Amino acid sequence: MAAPHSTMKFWKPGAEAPGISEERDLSSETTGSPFVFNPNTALSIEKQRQKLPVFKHRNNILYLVESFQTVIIVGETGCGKTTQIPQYLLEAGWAAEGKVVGVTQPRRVAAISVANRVAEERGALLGHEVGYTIRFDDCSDPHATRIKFLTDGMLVREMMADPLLKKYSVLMLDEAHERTLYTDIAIGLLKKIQKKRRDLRVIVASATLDAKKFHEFFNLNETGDPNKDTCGILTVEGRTFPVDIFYTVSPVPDYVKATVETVMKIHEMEDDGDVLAFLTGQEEVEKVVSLLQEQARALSRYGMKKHLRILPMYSGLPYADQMKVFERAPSTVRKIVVATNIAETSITINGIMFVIDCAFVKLRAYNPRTAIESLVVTPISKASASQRTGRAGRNRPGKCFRLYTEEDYEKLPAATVPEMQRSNLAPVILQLKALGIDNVLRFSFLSPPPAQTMVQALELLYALGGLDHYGRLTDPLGMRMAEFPLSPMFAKMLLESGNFGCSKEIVTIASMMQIQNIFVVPPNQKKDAAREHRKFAVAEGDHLTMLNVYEAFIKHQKSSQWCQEHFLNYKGLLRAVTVREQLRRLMNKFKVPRNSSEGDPDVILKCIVSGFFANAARIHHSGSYRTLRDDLELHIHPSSVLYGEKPPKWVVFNEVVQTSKYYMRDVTAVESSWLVELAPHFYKQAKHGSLASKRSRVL
DNA sequence: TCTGGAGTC
Repeated sequence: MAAPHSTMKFWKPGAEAPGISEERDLSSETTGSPFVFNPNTALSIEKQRQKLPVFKHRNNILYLVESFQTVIIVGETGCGKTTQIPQYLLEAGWAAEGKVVGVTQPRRVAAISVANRVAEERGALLGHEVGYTIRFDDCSDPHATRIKFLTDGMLVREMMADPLLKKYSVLMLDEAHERTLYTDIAIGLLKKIQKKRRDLRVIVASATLDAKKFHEFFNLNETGDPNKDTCGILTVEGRTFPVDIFYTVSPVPDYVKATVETVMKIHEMEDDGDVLAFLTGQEEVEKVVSLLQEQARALSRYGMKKHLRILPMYSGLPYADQMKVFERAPSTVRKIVVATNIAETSITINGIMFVIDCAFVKLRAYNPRTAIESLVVTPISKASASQRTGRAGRNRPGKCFRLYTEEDYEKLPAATVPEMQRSNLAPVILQLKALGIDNVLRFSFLSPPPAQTMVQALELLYALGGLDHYGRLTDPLGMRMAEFPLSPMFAKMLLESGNFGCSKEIVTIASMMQIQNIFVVPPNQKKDAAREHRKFAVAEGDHLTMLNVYEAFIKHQKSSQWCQEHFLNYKGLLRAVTVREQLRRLMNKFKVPRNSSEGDPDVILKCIVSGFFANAARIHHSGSYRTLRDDLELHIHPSSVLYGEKPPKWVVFNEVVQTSKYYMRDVTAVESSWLVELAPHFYKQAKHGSLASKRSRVL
């Protein structure tokens, strides 16, 4: 028996997926077509532009932008808003007299690909009339660029140099419904700028659900007379295909197993078409991939006519493996992509006809009491479920199998909580202060974060010396900290490193800590990888270990071959080199002396403490650790070089991840006396020699 | 003591 016995039972409610349009005109699909310039193609591009749903609304959009300070555009998937609206504005003269039309994106990859597309459509070379600006990559010309795509984080940076954003006539915030941290910061700041610059136009592109909230936020009309509104709304229909939704008849006890069963059932019962399954993390993805591979081998032994190609997809996967999901499979092969949330919005895979949705996602969560940011598996929102479903209808009609009952779907929250309300706010407040927002508690947040998170962040910034007693940014320390594209703790550590005499080493350590997964562990070579990684490990902990890895990488001429032999992430290390250069430039700007500890580890460790003293823990007789601040139980993360070694008495760490327990990541052994010496305002030495936090405990 | 989600300045 080739096909497995399946116990999964689905049913399909009568109604169709909400918000999915009936339109199905494949001839004018514009995504991903390679462009070769000749007059005929130019003509056909013009025709294609006119076929996009947004084209019908061109004059209306221009009228609204003319009449209102802010326009909310509800643009459904595939309507063409991102590529077309900036061009309409350009054609209507909004980029005359040296002004720029700016379009922000939450993600780098989106900013680049959309800029490419628009440059193609205009027959222009990227970086001239149409350009983009993201960290480490400025492909724009200050004199020639009229349409500029940029990440929303980059826009916030630009405000530091130009608080009124004078060069922009229009700013379009794309994908605003995603409510990323920087989109929300940009939104609050733009509202403030609009009060001073009546000529600045803001376009907010959002999904249906949030349009009203954005409208209320941006509408400055307080008269109650709708004729005096300063904000307008327009809806543009999308172009996607209907997707049939199926729910399980009863709740699923194990969605990993259920995913495997559902894939096999689709393969057995359904027509051709690729499958996309959503899971929460790397471990689950790899498990499903290996279970499916077993089944696929069994199938091919029994000579099933169609083969399965099973591909994992998550951000930690090496780049070359990620690219495999975009390769088109031959007609004899069914492609199964097993992905994390990366496939929900960030990437589009052609040919997907079936989606399997487990109803969960891993999200950032923040606890202001313990100051711990963690990753937690959370039920998705209805908006997220609809987004996942839509992935099956990008090219043709599809089917979505939800591994939950319709009743459970109804219980899901409508939207995901904005990141602003579940993040550590220390970096946000530092930047707002640097942008001249003195009273951050009264800042116009689209969704205000919890007050306790604010207070906790202000306390930390004060302890780091970035804010003074009155909550004002200190000069120069606080102002310089704000200029670093890093968390305030890292910024403090870097700015202090010259005084400790180890700026060369600290800038390397800070750069390495920005890269995830420097150590590569292939599932089938765990032992070999561990053996190679141990060669870099030092007893002091992860920071000095990473310093060793970086220096060895440079010593071996940044060789990719060498990285492969030692199970190191080559692309990640190259990125560390780039990050290091950027940080070095900033340190030069602030005249941080270039010096080296010349092999003395203690000065490096002390410098780390000067930034990370708030993240200190001591060993507990149970063998685990307790934070000094809140007496919270912590464990060393299994990825740390200190894991399984003799535990040091005192440690500092960069971050905590919460899975089955609270785990410290990037851990380094320190002396307790350093904590008192370097953070006397934070810790005091008790009579019997133990350390205590000065801060009164909030219970 | 047994494991990191997606992004970004």
